[in-house]
Amino acid sequence: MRERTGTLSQLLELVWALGEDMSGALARDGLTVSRAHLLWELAARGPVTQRVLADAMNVSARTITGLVDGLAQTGFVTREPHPGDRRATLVTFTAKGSAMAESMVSGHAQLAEFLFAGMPRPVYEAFAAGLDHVMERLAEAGAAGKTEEARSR
Amino acid sequence: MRERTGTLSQLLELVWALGEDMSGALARDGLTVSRAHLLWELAARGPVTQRVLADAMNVSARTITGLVDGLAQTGFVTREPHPGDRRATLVTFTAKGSAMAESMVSGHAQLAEFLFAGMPRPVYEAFAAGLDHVMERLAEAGAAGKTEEARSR
DNA sequence: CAAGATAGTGAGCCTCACTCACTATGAGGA
DNA sequence: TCCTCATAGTGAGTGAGGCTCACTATCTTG
Repeated sequence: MRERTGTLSQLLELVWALGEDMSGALARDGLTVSRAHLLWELAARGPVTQRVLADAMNVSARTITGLVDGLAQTGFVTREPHPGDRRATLVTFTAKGSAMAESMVSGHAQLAEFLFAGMPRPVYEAFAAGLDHVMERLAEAGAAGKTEEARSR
Repeated sequence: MRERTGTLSQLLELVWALGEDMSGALARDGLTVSRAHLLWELAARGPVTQRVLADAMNVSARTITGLVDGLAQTGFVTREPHPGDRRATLVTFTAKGSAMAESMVSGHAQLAEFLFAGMPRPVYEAFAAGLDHVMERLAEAGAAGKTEEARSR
């Protein structure tokens, strides 16, 4: 039986490899991870204010301003006036932006197919169950984590 | 059966959650992910030159200079002269640094225990196998991706 | 010994986070 | 109505972590 620490290491390796793969692919499209994340959220919500994006992405309003600046300059989104609230702007896809969002969605699906292709059904099922388990444990740790400072000392 | 795209999403969620957890824990110790990574590599290799760290971490030499600056300033490492090559410096743990490295190792083991605790043996085995599978597929994609990238330039 | 490789760093640039201070606007209560 | 407080967004400034390019000091090798 493989050691648990080894499995965790492998999981972390996967985290890294996945990150590399994604940021590489995004860079080819002239995007960064954060900007892609914004497009992703935007695709899921339709035109929204920057405030909404900030909350969705768990990031400060100022950071959204910067990301939208970049995405607007590279032609993925535009800022449109909010009808009924002159303080707010609606972040809106350009044609290029929505094409990119669609391609991200299909890329996601293709990556999933590719990664799990040829994985025996029972292994897949257990893998998914294992993910559930780990996520749950992690959520617990997060909740308890505030008192759990002792672990790292 | 869960959809593959859903499982991929969950995997990405896990990536994110794991990253949050780790960077939070590290911040409590006055470290960042990159600096901790450097300490980790240093622990695995003993005193080495910055060049070696740059290669190990897949990062430019300049970046290592910055990370070592930070770690030296916060008292985790020192720069020692290399006996036999006066161009080079040996990055070396302070007492604080090696204590931290040890605590990172044991923290890693404890986290592994915690995450997999209560996972039925067969699920664990399949989970590990699934990780293998995904890593392999990703490696393939990476290998193929590089040629693709080269072509598009 | 002259040439070329290598180790490290200064300078300068980018992205992505943050906070703080500020403007403009919206909304609600007296 | 008008005054107050809340909210949306941005300018300014900071810090970490990447990068390249140019440069010094030092090996290494022909």
